[in-house]
Amino acid sequence: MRMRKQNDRNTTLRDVARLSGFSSATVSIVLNQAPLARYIPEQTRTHIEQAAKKLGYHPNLLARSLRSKRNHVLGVLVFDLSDPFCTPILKGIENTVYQASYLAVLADAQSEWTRFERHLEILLGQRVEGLIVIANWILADINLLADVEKHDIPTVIIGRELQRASIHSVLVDNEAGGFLALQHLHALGHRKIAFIRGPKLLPDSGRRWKGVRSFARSVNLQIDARLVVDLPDLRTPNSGFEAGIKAAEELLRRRHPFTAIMAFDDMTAMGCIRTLTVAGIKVPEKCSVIGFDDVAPASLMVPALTTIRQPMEAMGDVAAALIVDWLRAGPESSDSEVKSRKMSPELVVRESTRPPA
Amino acid sequence: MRMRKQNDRNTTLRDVARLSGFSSATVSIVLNQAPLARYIPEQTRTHIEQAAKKLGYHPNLLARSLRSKRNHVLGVLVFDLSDPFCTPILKGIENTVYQASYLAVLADAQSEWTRFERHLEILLGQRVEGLIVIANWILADINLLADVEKHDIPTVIIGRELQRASIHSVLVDNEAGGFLALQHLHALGHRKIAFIRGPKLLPDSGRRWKGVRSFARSVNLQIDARLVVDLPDLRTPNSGFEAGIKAAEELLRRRHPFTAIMAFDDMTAMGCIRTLTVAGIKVPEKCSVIGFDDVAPASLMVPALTTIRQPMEAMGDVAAALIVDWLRAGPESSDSEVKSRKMSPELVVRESTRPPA
DNA sequence: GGGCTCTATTAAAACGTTTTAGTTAAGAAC
DNA sequence: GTTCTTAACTAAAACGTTTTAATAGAGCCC
Repeated sequence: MRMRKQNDRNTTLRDVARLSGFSSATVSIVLNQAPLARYIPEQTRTHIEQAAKKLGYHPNLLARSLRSKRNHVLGVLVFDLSDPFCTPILKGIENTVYQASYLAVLADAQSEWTRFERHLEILLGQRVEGLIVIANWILADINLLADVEKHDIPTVIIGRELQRASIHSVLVDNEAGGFLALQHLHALGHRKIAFIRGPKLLPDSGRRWKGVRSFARSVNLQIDARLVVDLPDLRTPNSGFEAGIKAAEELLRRRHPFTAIMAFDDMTAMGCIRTLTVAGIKVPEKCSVIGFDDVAPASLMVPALTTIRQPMEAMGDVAAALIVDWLRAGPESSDSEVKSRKMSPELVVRESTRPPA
Repeated sequence: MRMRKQNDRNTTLRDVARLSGFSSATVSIVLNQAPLARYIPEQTRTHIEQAAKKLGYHPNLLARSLRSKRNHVLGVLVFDLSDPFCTPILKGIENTVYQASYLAVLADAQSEWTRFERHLEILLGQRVEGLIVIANWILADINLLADVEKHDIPTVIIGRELQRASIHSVLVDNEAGGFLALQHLHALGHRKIAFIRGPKLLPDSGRRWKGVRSFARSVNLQIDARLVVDLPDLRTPNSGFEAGIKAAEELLRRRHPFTAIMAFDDMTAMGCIRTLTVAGIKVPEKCSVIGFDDVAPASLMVPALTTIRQPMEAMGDVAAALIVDWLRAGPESSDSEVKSRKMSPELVVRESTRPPA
């Protein structure tokens, strides 16, 4: 590997000024197409631009932000990147943010609180202009809020709803999702349906269950308590598969017949499918399975998973757009009330559900 | 949403100085535990620290880096984040970098060259101290090199080997991987083996194939050209599944019997499994399938995929460690030759392979 | 010839740190 | 009584920009 060059200094605005014979001010104005540039004659402009090009000038963004207090950088803090749930969201964010000519910098906390806090601190220290938090896990909001509110920086959180905070949120309508899922199974003709509910600590769990009960009530369907199991509370974002295996085993152990399983999410559903298949129960011939989320692997399975889709990419889009608009509107915009945006889930029928035999 | 406060100004070092009654210099020295701090008496120190705490002082990292030319930030540029191949690598990077108390900021190019370049430019403009590029796709290296070399910043690339550049690289030993894969199938007793090779433009394809032929030669196994298909060149990182479906269909269409498929990677392998299953050919009973990579979904399938594992997390670790050490050693270290680190792949036997019937 | 308004350009301050090169006082060494 | 060392602190320069306020000439109007 070569050494850093002797001449390590990056070329600066001043260098361009020197070469072109104009002052740094003029150069800055020209290169940024600042309002004042309208008075600068064509000739000067090209002259300066050529000088810049010749020197290979790239502005030092640190200095720029320090002075102008704008850096066009948004921080994205994800609680665990290895969760397949994040990826499409990030894609949505990246797209929108890119269009708006911002840069989204990601930091991954890997499910650790201390990392989360340190990353947050650094992002704030870098003076990002806005913050998007992807809360794909149980989130004790206290610390987050303290820090963020102090800095008073536009923030939106995806996947959770925060009370008592000046923070927007974007999340799926879990209740509607639960409703849709059961509706689908019911419409196929299933009546003996098993449920794997999410961890109690996760707000989503309750919401989805509420939707389920709401549909059940609407069609006068009895939910058999012996066909309901809960996922354990402690679980890292990727333990869902194992948990699904365990939960399905538990269901089989109870020896109460069922023709369909509604799983808390796709990972759980995949775990179920494994357990069922290993036990010789064919999916979907002998038992239907429906998931929730529509993460990438869901469509790769055989059978491909029927699921309730969260519009993840759109959620990323919306979150990013919220921030960008907010930033564009500037500090004087008073209309931005704390909002929580609920996105509609969507039933995606694939191969893992079918009318009961 | 609340307005930005009137009092928007963040508290600065100067504020702390004012409150504590010392100069900014002293405050800076104390708060950073700079060498000179050894002369500062305990009393002063605590006094200053209390003042800082009371004001809720958080240093402006922009100003800090601008002055000191160190920001403890590494840029990570990924060509497409939605490729499941990236996630474990990022995890490895994040871990190592975190230990070294750096921050890894990610930027996702979403398979677009223009984005890649813009992100690169911004990261360099932010004066990141080092750069890690995850090249999970076909990479025309020219532009990248031009920019990076000019800035002369420690860089390592994961997944590709670059010639003629002062850039380290970390990648799996593809040849060994190809060797291992065929060895496994052969050891199980398979002789009529189909191959789905990678896109021609991808260097990995050739390497893996070389390993395959090398093993075949060593045991005197004939490779039947009628059982070899190539994936098309144009493919985005996630088209592998579709391509696998098509490739397997092509193999079936040729009506040459085979008892096993060696797929270019896991995505392709999953596509094959789908095609075979749909065609009524049970995996692994009637046909074995082996993949390459060991991405997350591989272990979720039924049957779980036997594959050649790339040690992705370790690759991330190694790449990050390379940069960190390099940075630690400083500009004076002359020993850092351009290195390309080859990691050993590993056979992971799961359920999709079995001796032929 | 005074007062406008444009045009073209710039000097200098500011952003919030870190770091260099001191300063001062006190004691020790010679 | 001079010089050295060490402790405790600081003034001011620097980092590379953007921005504010100013300058100065030119043309025009009365």
